[in-house]
Formats: sequence, structure tokens, C-alpha cells
Amino acid sequence: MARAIDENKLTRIYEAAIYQVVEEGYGGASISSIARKADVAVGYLYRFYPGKHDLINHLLDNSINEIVTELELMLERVISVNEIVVLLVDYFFNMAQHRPHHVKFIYQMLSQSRFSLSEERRSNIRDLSRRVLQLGQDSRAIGPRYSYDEVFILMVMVPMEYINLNLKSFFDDRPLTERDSARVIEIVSVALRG
Amino acid sequence: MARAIDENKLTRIYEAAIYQVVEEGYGGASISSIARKADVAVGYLYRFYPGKHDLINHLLDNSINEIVTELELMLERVISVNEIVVLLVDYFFNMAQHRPHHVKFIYQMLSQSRFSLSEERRSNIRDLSRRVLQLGQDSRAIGPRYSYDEVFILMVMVPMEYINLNLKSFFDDRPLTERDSARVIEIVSVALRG
DNA sequence: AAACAATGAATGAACAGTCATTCATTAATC
DNA sequence: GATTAATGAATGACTGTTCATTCATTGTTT
Repeated sequence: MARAIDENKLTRIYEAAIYQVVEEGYGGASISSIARKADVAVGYLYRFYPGKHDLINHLLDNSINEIVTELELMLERVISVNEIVVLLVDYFFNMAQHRPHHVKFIYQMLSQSRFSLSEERRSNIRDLSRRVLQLGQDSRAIGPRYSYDEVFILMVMVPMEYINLNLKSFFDDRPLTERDSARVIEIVSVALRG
Repeated sequence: MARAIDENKLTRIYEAAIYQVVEEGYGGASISSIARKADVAVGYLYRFYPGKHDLINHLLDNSINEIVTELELMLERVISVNEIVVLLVDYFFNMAQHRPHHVKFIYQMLSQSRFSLSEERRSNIRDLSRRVLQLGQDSRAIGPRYSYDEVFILMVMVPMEYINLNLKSFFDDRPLTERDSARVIEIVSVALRG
């Protein structure tokens, strides 16, 4: 063997790429700007991904996979739907506090119609949403009229929406607090009850 | 006067710009691609806007202003909050049917942290949200714990979220129907009641 | 232990193409 | 002929991608 691959460099590239995409958009996040921010040579980015598009797509897929895995863990120690709402909202708020750019990145990518998740990830999301819906309708925590995509919107997109508007300082420039997550939890829970 | 300005060209530019931004992103929506799609010379776009950024920003401001004006009209013939929810959701669903790219454009721009509305527009939105909140709390259509930004999220962002995911064919590829708007109306109304 | 390949991690100049913007020029109307 | 709407070639900066080259580290040979 020659030199060992510096894993640190890879994570620096990931962070830099997400940061640049959030800050400058996909088109504005040039390979050279990502490489500069990650303190890495331009050509190095092509050692792991055949192109810019693949790099960014992989980052999105990874981020979604993180959330999917987290939710799967929650569903294993089967608890109530209300508890899942609490855990999920806390998860997003925690992410907003420690890695705000990651939340922005995920939300931004999901909002744009030209980026789409892999069929595998969408399948994951469908399955999980259906399981939560079933669980909720058995315990009457979710109204009988609900479909699984509505569950996804309320439990995942609404919290991200709330966080994203706050991080944008859309209404005012104040930090997210415990009160915010409590409000989101209540709004989502009430809405789900139907 | 010499030649009259061809207003038709201007609207063609607007349509083309919105289409390209939605389809290719801000960075990918090049001036030349917009001009080509609008069947207009490249230099013509600089007759009305000093640059690309100003053009797109004006389009966003205009689109938001449309919605603001619509909501102001609704609030003049003062009706119940539930009726406002119905009218607003119908407005968005109508837009989704006839100008899907406009809905995508607005939603996409609002989601990205690097684009921000003018202070005037944000002020409009704050005022309207507050008026709806007041109206709703007087008639108990909106729960006592609600704040105006939460009203905005539920009445504006949630319907757009729903529409956007459908237009993306996120879960499945089916057209929006009457049932969808009815569902959104119910979910939002129930959530607001608290 | 010292010298020497061999390996592959990492670099960045070079390439053809595209970008936003400018402005001298042309075309249409008065 | 005067006015101004409209054009699009030209410009310099930057794009994503390639790949010959350099450099650090390993195992092998002396």
C-alpha cells in the first residue's frame, strides 16, 4: 500500500459541499469553491465521485438515510405515535442547533422539483409512513381519514418548515427554543388526531 | 415616440425565467437560455433589469404580491377564518392547475435561505397573518396558543407543501383532485382550532 | 539499517465550453 | 431624419472535468 486515504478530507469535502450548496445554490456551488473551502485539490473530488452531480446526490441520499435509520430505530422500541412525534421533532430541532446547514440542505433539496431521491429512499419513506399511520390508527392517535403521505407531511415536512423559516429569520431573528419544539409537537399531534 | 415596447415580450420573459429557474435552478437558468425560450435577444433582458438577480428577485416579489393582494381582498369581505382557509387553499390549487411552475417557483424560492423577500413584502405577510390570527381568536376558530407565524405556516406553507410534493410526484404520479384540496382544508382547519 | 523500487494518494495546470454583461449596430416607428 | 426599441457578437471571468505529475508511504533488496 501507498498512502492511506485521509478520511478527514472526505468529511471536509462533505461539509464544504453542503455549506456551499445551501449558501450559493447547486449551480453556485462550484467544484473549485468546494475544494477551496475543504482545503483539497480540485481533482481530488473526482477520486470518489464521477462528477459534481453524483457527489451532491450522494450527500442528499446519505442525509435522508440518516433520518430513515433514526425513525426505524424509534419504531423498533414500539411506542405511541405521540412519542414518535416528540422524538422526531426533537431530532430535527437538535439537528437545527448543531448542524443548521444540514437541515437547510435537506429541506432545500426536497423542495426543488429537479432533485429526486433514489427509488430506494422513497420506498423507505413510504414504508415508514405507512407503519406510523397503521400504528396511529390502531390507537386513535391518527384520524381515520389520514393517508400515509399526509402523515409524512405533518410529521416531517411541517417541523422542517418551521425550522427553516426560523433559520431564515423570515419573521424575526430569534433562536429556536424549547417552546418552539413544544409548539410544533402540539400542532402536529392535534392535526394528526383529526 | 419610435417603436412601442412589446409588452408581450416582457411577459414571455417572465414565463421563461420562472420556467427555467424551476427546471434548472437559479444558477442553471442562464440569461441566454431564458432569452432563447422567450424568443428574445440576450441584451433585451438588460433593458428593464440591471442584472439577472434583479429580474428574478422582481419576479418573486411580484408573485408574493399577487398572493398578498388576493388575501387582502378576501379579508375585506370579512368572513370566517374557515372560509379564508377554503378560499386560500382553492387559490393555491387553482394556481397549481393552471400555472404549476409558478407554485413551484414561489415555494422553491421561499425554501432557499439565500433568497429573501423585500422588507415591504415581509411586512405585508406579518400584517395579514396577524389580522387572520385576531379574527380567528375572536371567533375561536384559532386556538389561544397560536402566534401569527404559526398561522402563516399552516395556512400558506402547508398547502404549498402538499401541492409541491404532488407536482414532484414524490409519492405517486397522480393529478391533484377536489379530494386533495378538501383534505388540506380539513387538516389545516383542525390544526388551527388547536 | 540503508537504499531502492513500487504503489496509489493527492495535486493543479490545461481544456473546451458557458456564464453575465456590454454596447456598437440595426430596424421600426414617428 | 430623428428617436428609440431591439439585436447579438464580443469580452473576460469562471465552469466541470481530465490527467500527467508529484509526493508520501510501503515492502523488498542489499
